[in-house]
Amino acid sequence: MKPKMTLKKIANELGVSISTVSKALHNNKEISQENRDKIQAFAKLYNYRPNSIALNLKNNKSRTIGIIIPEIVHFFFAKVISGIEKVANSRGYNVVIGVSNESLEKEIINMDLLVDGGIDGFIISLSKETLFHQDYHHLRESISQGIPIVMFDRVVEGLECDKVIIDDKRASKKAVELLLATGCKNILLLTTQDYITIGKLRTEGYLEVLRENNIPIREELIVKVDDKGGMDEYQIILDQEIRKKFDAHPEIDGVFAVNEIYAITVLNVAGMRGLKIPENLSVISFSDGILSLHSRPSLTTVKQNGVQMGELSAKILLDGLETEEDQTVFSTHLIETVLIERDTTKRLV
Amino acid sequence: MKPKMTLKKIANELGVSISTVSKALHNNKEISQENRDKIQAFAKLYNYRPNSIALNLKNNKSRTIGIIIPEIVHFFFAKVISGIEKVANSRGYNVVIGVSNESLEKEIINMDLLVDGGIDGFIISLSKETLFHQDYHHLRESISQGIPIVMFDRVVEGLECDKVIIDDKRASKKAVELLLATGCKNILLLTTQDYITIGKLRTEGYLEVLRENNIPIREELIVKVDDKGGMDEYQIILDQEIRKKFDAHPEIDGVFAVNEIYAITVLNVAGMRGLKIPENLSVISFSDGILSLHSRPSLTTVKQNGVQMGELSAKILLDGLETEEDQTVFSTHLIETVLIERDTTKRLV
DNA sequence: TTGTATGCGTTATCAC
DNA sequence: GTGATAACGCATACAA
Repeated sequence: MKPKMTLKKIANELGVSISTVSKALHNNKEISQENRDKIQAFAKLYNYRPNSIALNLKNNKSRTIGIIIPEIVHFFFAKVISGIEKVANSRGYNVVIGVSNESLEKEIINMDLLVDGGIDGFIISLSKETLFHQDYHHLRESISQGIPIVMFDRVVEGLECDKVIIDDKRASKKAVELLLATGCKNILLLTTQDYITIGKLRTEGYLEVLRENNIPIREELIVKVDDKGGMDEYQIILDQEIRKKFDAHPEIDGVFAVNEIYAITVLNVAGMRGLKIPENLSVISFSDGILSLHSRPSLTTVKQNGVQMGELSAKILLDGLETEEDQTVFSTHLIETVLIERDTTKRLV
Repeated sequence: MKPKMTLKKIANELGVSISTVSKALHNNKEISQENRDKIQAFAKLYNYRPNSIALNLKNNKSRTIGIIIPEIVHFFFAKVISGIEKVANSRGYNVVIGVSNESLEKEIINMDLLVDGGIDGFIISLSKETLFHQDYHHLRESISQGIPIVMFDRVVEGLECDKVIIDDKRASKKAVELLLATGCKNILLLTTQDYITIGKLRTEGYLEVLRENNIPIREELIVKVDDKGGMDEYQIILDQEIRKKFDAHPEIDGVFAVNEIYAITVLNVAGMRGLKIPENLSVISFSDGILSLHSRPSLTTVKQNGVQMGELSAKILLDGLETEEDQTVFSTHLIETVLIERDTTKRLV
């Protein structure tokens, strides 16, 4: 095992002082060209790398940012991470990840762990539990300790931080408008409980389009899926709920689902009862990524640009980190979505 | 913004020395009970947290481990990460992630970045390019600098490190045996190029089972998919290759695919030509996670236990980190897989 | 042109 | 029981 090179060792070897070495390696002109050359050559030979922990201590920053997400085994979040990674690395920052697993408690524990780890700032998407309990003290604390936060996707109002979100309402409106344009009259909405901000916004988009088109809103066509419980259980409940709706309302000719899983489940249920898609039934969903491509028929989706979201979040955080004066004004940044038409909606000619 | 508390500030506020404060906070009995109580109370009140960067500098470790993966937008790797996260966090370690994007160069850059960031050890799955060029100098360097490595999934021989892999060959054999048992006579193998270790092992499993059952090996039923190029292009090539094979060999009655994407593509192609699954055609694939559940018909898969893989890798790395003496003997740990029978294979009665 | 001293926050050793 | 000091690795203001 190679011993680690330090300024001190180089200084000893070469019979000069530590500061001379330090200056030489920074190519400081105070040091004679001769010494600079010699020292630099020596350093390169022994593969000297400055100890970043020591630098961190000096500068009181770590050039590391923390990401807190509810779930890592999830395409959307993985994409966001890859976006963050990309810009962070290109700017010489490291990225640390904490997974809250949708729990407020784990969110807090993870943030503490990262704060103790000397993180410079956070990029975070809140857990369902956090949203549900509306408990944001840990976020306030981080901010008041001078560790800035950028929230994305699952965000809340009233905190001193920037926010990056998809223009959920607008995207949702575009989707429902497409369904109407292709002739759907009775559109089933599959959404989340209202405490999930994005679900709520998407619901609002749906309602607004109906209102704008003077279509009566039928509460019985709105399903707010209860997403408590484990994965398996959840899938079964979802399945049953959808069946029930189709039983009770055979007039349903369109479905707008706020996520892929809901939509795929609809596809399966519809397949079972011999409903032709898109002839008898059109389906659109928001999408994280891959299921919609490989489903049969392939799903028309509102594509969430996770990578872009990550990139922007990181850019905002790092820009803030690298400016001198304290940030006092915060804003909400909207990411545009794209509607990708595939096989579950009729083609408009 | 709350100023950050340090030992020094506490010492000043309370009119004692820094070392007294340090000792008091460690509940050192040298310090009078009275002073201990006072100092601890004060520290708690002002929410003192030791500066871990300073600790890192002193101890020359960071309690942070680095993960290098080829791709984060990938279920299997996401699962591995979640496994690593879980044990690392429970043992008070942070996790930083670098994504090589299947490039040797980015793998090196990322490792350098993390090494400079003061990582204690690596958990890594090699990029395709690294495997292809068989260039492992960066790994050797890390090891020789005293930064241990645990490789998982995509591993190579000849390095001084532990390895965690799925028992690919065995799993592959189980899968092909099931196909034979359900009556398949002409099994198409969809695998990767041989330089991908896991693809190669899975291929070997396939060959071995055929040999054991005295079934002649037909090279024309083995497709080693070329996975160069972007996602879209790749999908198209894959699609065409599979079509061609079905055209040329209508006798194919079983498919063993080394990953989900290959298998789903087979499902789609088969669907197009009206092949009934599993009546006319059985399909099994290795699986990362979610596509197989939601495909129709649902896929019989060899489940790769990514979470378990992550947990074991982390455990091995941390155990090594926390033992005093240098590790000199390294081993390969096999993770058992489970064959999950779903709709693409006939049920055995 | 080079070297010395100081400080970043902590712990450990040793002196009082 | 308490406190001064050195050390971890580095950068830098200042002295020589």
